[in-house]
Formats: sequence, structure tokens, C-alpha cells
Amino acid sequence: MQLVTIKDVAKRAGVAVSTVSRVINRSGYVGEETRRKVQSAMRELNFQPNRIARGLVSRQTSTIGLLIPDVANPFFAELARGVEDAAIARGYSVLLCNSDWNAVREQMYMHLLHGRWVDGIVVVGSRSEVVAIREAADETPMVLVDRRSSDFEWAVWTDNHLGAVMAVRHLLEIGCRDIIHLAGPADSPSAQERRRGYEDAMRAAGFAPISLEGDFRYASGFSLISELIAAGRTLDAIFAGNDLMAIGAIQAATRMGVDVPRDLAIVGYDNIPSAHYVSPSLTTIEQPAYEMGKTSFELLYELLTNEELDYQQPIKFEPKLIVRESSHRPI
Amino acid sequence: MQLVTIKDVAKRAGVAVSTVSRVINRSGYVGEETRRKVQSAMRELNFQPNRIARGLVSRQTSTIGLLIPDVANPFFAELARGVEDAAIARGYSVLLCNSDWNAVREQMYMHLLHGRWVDGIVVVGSRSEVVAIREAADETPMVLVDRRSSDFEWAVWTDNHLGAVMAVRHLLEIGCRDIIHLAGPADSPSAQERRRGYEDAMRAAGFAPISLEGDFRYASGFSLISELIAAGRTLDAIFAGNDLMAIGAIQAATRMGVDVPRDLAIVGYDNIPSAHYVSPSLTTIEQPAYEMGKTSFELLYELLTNEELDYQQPIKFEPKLIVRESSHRPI
DNA sequence: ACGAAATAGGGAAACGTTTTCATCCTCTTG
DNA sequence: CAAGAGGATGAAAACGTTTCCCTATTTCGT
Repeated sequence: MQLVTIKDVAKRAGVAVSTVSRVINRSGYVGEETRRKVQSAMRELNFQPNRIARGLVSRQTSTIGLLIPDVANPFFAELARGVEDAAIARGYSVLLCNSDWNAVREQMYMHLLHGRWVDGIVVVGSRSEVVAIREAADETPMVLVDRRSSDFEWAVWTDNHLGAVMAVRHLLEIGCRDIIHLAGPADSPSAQERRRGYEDAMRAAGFAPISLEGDFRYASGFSLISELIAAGRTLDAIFAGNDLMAIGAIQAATRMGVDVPRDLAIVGYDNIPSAHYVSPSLTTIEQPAYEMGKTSFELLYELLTNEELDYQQPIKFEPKLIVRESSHRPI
Repeated sequence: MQLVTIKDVAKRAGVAVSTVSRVINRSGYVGEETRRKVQSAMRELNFQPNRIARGLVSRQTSTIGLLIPDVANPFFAELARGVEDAAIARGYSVLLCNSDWNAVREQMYMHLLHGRWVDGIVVVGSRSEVVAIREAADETPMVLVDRRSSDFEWAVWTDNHLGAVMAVRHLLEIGCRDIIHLAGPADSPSAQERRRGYEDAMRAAGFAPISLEGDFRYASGFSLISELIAAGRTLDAIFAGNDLMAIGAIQAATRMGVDVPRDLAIVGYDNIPSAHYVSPSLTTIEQPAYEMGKTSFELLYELLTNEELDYQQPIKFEPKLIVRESSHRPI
């Protein structure tokens, strides 16, 4: 089979290519009968307009970039689904870009996306400076997720500071005093906000904050807590920067003979699916990943289509405490 | 800022556009000095060739489609990472398509990818007939993952039948007799292969196979097993078609007061990360998701670049039994 | 009944590349 | 020293659309 082009359709329908184009795009004037002729010609030839050629002239590719740290992380996977579902509903396709938490790779992708003429980009939990991102992507419209910026940006976020405060307060309420924070990477803005939330809540309660730096992965939670316990450090609670590390911490504690939650209460962040079926099940701060993804695409879509759109406040989702077994404590 | 085109570069370097093109693509003859002039002009203008225009004429987009049931499923997420990492290494981008286990949506995506002129498609665990897939995607090169076909296809797979047999044998060895299968959807080929493996192994051992049909999701494992136990059905083992359902089964059993593994042994399939930290940890059949993803892209790449490539046997990965707590039984 | 809209369509120029062809040098080589 | 082979470059034609600009008709308000 050879490519069926708009020309073939035009010839078959006995009209000019411009007419076919008008039929496809429902633009301009087309007579009723002509439209039918063209449409049946398209059907007969199984014609599909070529997005590449279309993109070249219209300068729109109906494609967006999704730049996330790692789809293998359940939180981002869920978010990605939200983005994709919303995108396909509007006729957009999604280019998947995993930065692997790496700023260099992030920039590289930005540059690549720019060269591919994506209509916009959803950037999740970026580690790069916003300025650097902007530069790499030039003028491509962007929506930042979970990354507040002091700049004038379009964004979707949850209040990480508040979420962390909620987590710490919960631990204080059930009687914990020696709460250690398992922080995310230093160059992740959301990790830092959570850390500050933890520190502020601790200080407000009159306790000294202590943070350990992990990398948001299961293994780092596991090894940091293993070492801590092995070193004989006593503690009665852990607030982890995300669920993966929290689950690692649970495993480490259990394996070292520390009973969770009796001797050690643990709270995570994100509420990924496995937080619910790990044992003991994990108390955590929920972020509505799917909704956030969906909303961020929709915001981007507004940005792309609504010409005279004004700057808008970042869209904020509320963090929510989900209490499960890992912080049950008979008082 | 306006787009920097090859024309701008040509003007700046004082050469023709065709020369610039030759420099970019390292094709044809270009004098040493001219090359340097062009290159510095490109650098000064921060020129980036436009993939869209390039794609139109060369008919190659350096983009592939990744059609999977659901990125939110950890197995597919891991596989997607494999595909993407391999793709980016060769300069390809990946268009993410979640079919949501839905054959109609699958066809729709195929059609869409065809219209976007992707160079190739990696199709994972498809539910559609191969013929239908082919048709929708026309002549676009494809690699099938985890989907053997009687047709003449390029594929990457693991022996699902064997994996299932291994799982059942393991259960028999630890003394289980009343083994029920929690099958995946009827129209998923890999689910059916696993089911047949289960049935064959059971019959070979002289037992009658009994299967329940789930949908590969956590909830279906949970509810099917809850109902089964509530109905008073006695059983001493479950072999689930994937880990998500197996974990659902573990939770259901535990919640109904059935001790896993003492009263009920459970084996899953896939070896997703949470199989390792669910409690009791889950015995499962491992599939090397990341490797499979990586390999499938590489196979596709071969297909795209190596003109005189001959038909090749499907690439086969070995399933592997990972024994964990959910099937520990003191004999 | 007359001119201005409105409606309907065609022709051709873009869009930013690659690629083919033609041209013009400068060496070899017999 | 003529003939051909390389080497280096430019001009222009693709690629498959959209879009702008025309030219006809028809419809309608006055």
C-alpha cells in the first residue's frame, strides 16, 4: 500500500485539495453535496490526514511532552495516566520522558521536546531551576506540577509544607516524641518543602528536628533505617518524604526486630497503592495523583487554546491524612 | 524569539541550505573549512533542526509508539522504562499509549500512531487479534511483547505456560492439593497461556483444575477470594495470574482470618516490586520487565535500520520461580 | 432591480527540511 | 595533454498539509 494523500482524495472526489482540507477541518464554506462526496472519497480510500505535514504548516503537533522523574514510581505512573487520559480526550498525544531525577537529562529532554515542536510540556517535580527549564524549552508553554516557583508560572501543586505538618502533628498526637525525618533529595523542591514542614512542626512542638537524606527510593529508606537501628539509635517515629522510603523503613524495622507500630510509628507521603497493602498498612499523606495529572493537562490545554487567558493562580490540591496501621498506637 | 531555521544558518555561514543540511547529516561532501563555518553559525544561532520538517521529507520521525495496557501497573511501568531508556539511547522518542485493556482503544491508538507516522510500535500484551492490529497500523513495523502469535511476527516473550507449570509444581511440592487459579481476563493471550499451564500441571498431577476469572487488578483478587472464603469453600493454595491479584488474595484471606501461608499458600506472577514487601512476602514467577522492554525496543530498532534483516525467532526470556513467605510451609 | 454580502470553490504559496541534479573545480592517469 | 574521476557546492524539487487570495455564483435588503 502507498500512502493515501489529500490529493488522492481530491482527485477521487473531483475537487481541489483545498476543498478537501476544508472538509477535514470544518473550516470555510463547503457545500453540502461536495462535503458528502469528499467524505465518501475519504472513507473509500481509508484516508487519514498526515499529522506531520499538518504540523509543519499549522505549527501545531497535537503532542505534549510529559517530563517526570520515573514512571516506575507508582505516584508518577498514576499521574501519567491522568495526563494521558485527559490528553487523548482532547486529541493530544503524550511523549514520555523519564528524567531519572537527573537535572542534566531533564534539560536534554527539554531541548529535544522543543525540537519536536511539542505544543506544551507538563513538568513534574523538576530538579532544575525554573529558569534553566525555560531556557531549554524556549517559549514552549509549560505547566509545573508539584513544583512551586517564585516566578510567574502555571502550576498544579499540593501544599507539601502543610502535608508534612499534618503528618508530624498526627505523630505527636499519638504520643511520639522522637520523630526522625527521612527526607527526599536536597534538590527536589517538594522534598524540601516537606522537610521544612517537618522542621517547623517539630520546633513548634518544642522538639529538635533530625533529618536523614534519602533519594525517594525503597532501597534508601531500607538502608538508612537499618543503619540507624543497628547503630543503636532509639526513636519512636519516622516521617518519610514518600511512601517508597516509608515502606523501606517498615521492612528494615521489622527485619531488625522493631515492632511497627508499637515501638516505632511510621508515616509516609503520596498514598501509593501499595501503602494500603503493605503490612502493617501505611499511614500516609494522600496526594490525588491521577487528578493532578488530569488537571495539569487541562490547564495546559487552556493555555494552548485560550488566547486571551490571564495568569492564573496555581491550582492547589489539599493533602489529606490517611491513618492506617503503621501509626496505630493504643494510648 | 522566532524560529531559527536552516536558512538563517545558511545565510550566516554564507553557504546554501543544502550545504548546511549536509553538515547536519554528515552526508555527501563538505569541505573542512565550510563545515567549521557552518558549525559555528549553528552554534551562534542556537540552531536546532526541526524534526517535523525533517520527518516530512525523510519519512522518518524518530518516534515510536508504546502501546501498553496500563502504566499504573508496576510490571508495565518497569517495562516502559526499559523501552524508553533503550529508545533515547538511539535518539528515538516514545509516545505513550494506555489501552486500558480495551481492544477498541487499542485499535484507536494503532490508527492514531499510524497517522503520526511513528517509525514503529511496541505492542505489549495486546488483547486484539494480531490481524486487527496489523490492519489498524497498516505497514508500521511492530514488535509484540508477551504475546505469541501463530503469525509471522517479531516478538519478545516469556514462556507463560512454563511459568504457570513451575508455579503449580512448586505448590504441589510443598504439599498443596486443592489449588485454585485466579485467572486473568479471557481475552488476554498471556492470561490464557498461564491458565492452560495451570490446567495442564494440575491434570498431570491428577487433580481437577478450577479457575476463577479476574481482571488482573488488585480489587478483583480481593473480592473473588473474599467471596470464595465467605462461601465456605475450602482450598489450600491459590495460583494467581499476576501479582496484583495475588496481593489482593493475600489481603482478602488475611482479613477473613485465614493464615497465609499456613492455611493457604499463594503464588503470583510478574514479581513486581511490592511482591517483595507485601506481608507475607509473595512467592511469584519473575518476568524481567525492564530487560524485556529494552530488548523489545532493540529488536524494533534492528527491524527499522537493518534492511536485509531476516525473520527471526521470537526472543524468549525464562520465567523464574522466586520463593518467598507466602508459600513457606513447614513440612 | 441593483449592489453588497454570503456562499462555494480553485490555485498556489507557504512550512523547514532532505535529496536529486547540475555545475564547476582540481587532480590523476595513461 | 586530454579524459575522466573525485570533491565541493548551489538550485530547485520534493514531502502532505493548511491557508491566503482569487473568482464565481447565489441570496438578500432596500
